[in-house]
Amino acid sequence: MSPPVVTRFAPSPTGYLHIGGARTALFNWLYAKANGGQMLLRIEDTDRDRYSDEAVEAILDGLTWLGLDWSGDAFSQYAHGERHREIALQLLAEGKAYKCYCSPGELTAMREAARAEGRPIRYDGTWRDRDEAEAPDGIAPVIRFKAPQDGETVVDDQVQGRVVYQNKELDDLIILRSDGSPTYNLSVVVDDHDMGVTHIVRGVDHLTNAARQSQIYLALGWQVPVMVHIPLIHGPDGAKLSKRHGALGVDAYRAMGYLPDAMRNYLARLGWSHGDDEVFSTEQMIEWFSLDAIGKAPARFDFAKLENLNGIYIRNTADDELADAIDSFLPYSEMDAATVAKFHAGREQLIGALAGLKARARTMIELVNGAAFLFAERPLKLDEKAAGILNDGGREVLGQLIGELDNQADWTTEALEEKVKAFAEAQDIKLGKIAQPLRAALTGTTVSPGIFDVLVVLGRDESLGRIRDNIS
RNA sequence: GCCCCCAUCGUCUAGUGGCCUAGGACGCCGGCCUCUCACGCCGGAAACAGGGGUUCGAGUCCCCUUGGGGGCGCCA
Repeated sequence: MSPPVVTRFAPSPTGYLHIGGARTALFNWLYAKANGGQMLLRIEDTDRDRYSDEAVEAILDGLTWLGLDWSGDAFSQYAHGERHREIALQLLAEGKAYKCYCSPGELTAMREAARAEGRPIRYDGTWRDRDEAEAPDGIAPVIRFKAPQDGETVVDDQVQGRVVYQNKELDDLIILRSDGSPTYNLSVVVDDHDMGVTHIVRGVDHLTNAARQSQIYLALGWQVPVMVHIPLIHGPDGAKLSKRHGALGVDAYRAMGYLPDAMRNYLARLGWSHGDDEVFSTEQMIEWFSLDAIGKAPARFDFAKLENLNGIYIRNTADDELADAIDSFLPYSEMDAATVAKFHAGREQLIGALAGLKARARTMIELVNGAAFLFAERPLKLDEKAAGILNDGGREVLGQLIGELDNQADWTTEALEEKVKAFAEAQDIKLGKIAQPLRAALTGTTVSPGIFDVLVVLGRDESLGRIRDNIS
């Protein structure tokens, strides 16, 4: 029996949770859930210069919104710096690491020279075997890992397959800075080991790190976790999506009106598939998720498809549940406070209109905008097209119709439809010639749910009032 | 420059040597439905990057070319 699966999502707190990170988190979460294991959360905050509390908040908020929960408290890598330092010193004591007295300037010069001469850009190992007695005065050394120079390092990856690196391609990386603080590659190894992580699921941009980290695991005599390097998400231009290159934070997607469930579904389908299945619940996702169904090629983010999926989710959500979703969305929308209050106060009316509104919205923004006519104050502001219809004979039609509606006691869609159609027939005009002016007066626009549904959901008095407002 | 990875419709993908006349989804185009716009339904155009092998048989295996991506920090 294999040990329980432990995965981890390890973002660096340098900004919001971007879409690539969100998918990495999703895959970690899915794999843990699918195998009865748990996902841990670790904040990679060893670089204090780039750390910010707000970023940590944004990341936790983003994960929570997406419905991706983690076990225990968020683990701070920085808080375990002392442990990392001890390991670095242990490696030094064992002769598996050494002090390097090159200054940052020298290293930069080394890189630039290598680049200029077309040589591989690596640390040349100057201090690897040099006597410490030759150390210059006043320079605090860094500690470098003494990486093997011959042979090869194999990353046996669950997605990428067997990837072989010649050890001569990998230089001696710094594990402890001159100020005594540990660097990423060392900290990751120590933490993953200490946290009992069994599977490392992260983006392929870490593939080379996987090789270097494997060498450290080996030097420490620790077992290397199962490696799973998933392809990256690219922007429309085919380049890696990153914070400084087109990637938006998940909070932006929330503000654009995407539902977390739709988001999860869409993200899961980016790089992973289960036959021809496109729309599936989170439960199914967990049941079906497997590493071998993850592709190796990078995927481009496609808003059109996300939008379509989101529309499907909106339509499939029960009305009262959707009203709840609107409530949670409103604070992130651009609706003013007064309108938001009306949405809350008019919840029942909103639910009554949702059936007709749902089919017409692909995002929560569209949904909310579509519902706005419900809470508009008389006299309604008319958009250009609506005004055009009313001015172009619409008012006259309404003027004739109002008498009929005034006498209408049975205010149901069926009865109203019967009434209006009979009126159209009697007047020998097409239903559309009545429906559009009605829609214009009732909603202030030319687009809305079925006009009889609108009459009903608005109610008799409000409907009659809005119509009267637009009779010349 | 060096190392690594990738390559099926515009996009996401199915495909694991014969079931492929290459399937689905989004998008696009046309039609139906119709009080508007949607939804829904029906139909259509649209891809195995190129070249060599291997094999009775290659989208599927191998090699090369081309194209794309990632990495090469006292960042993570």
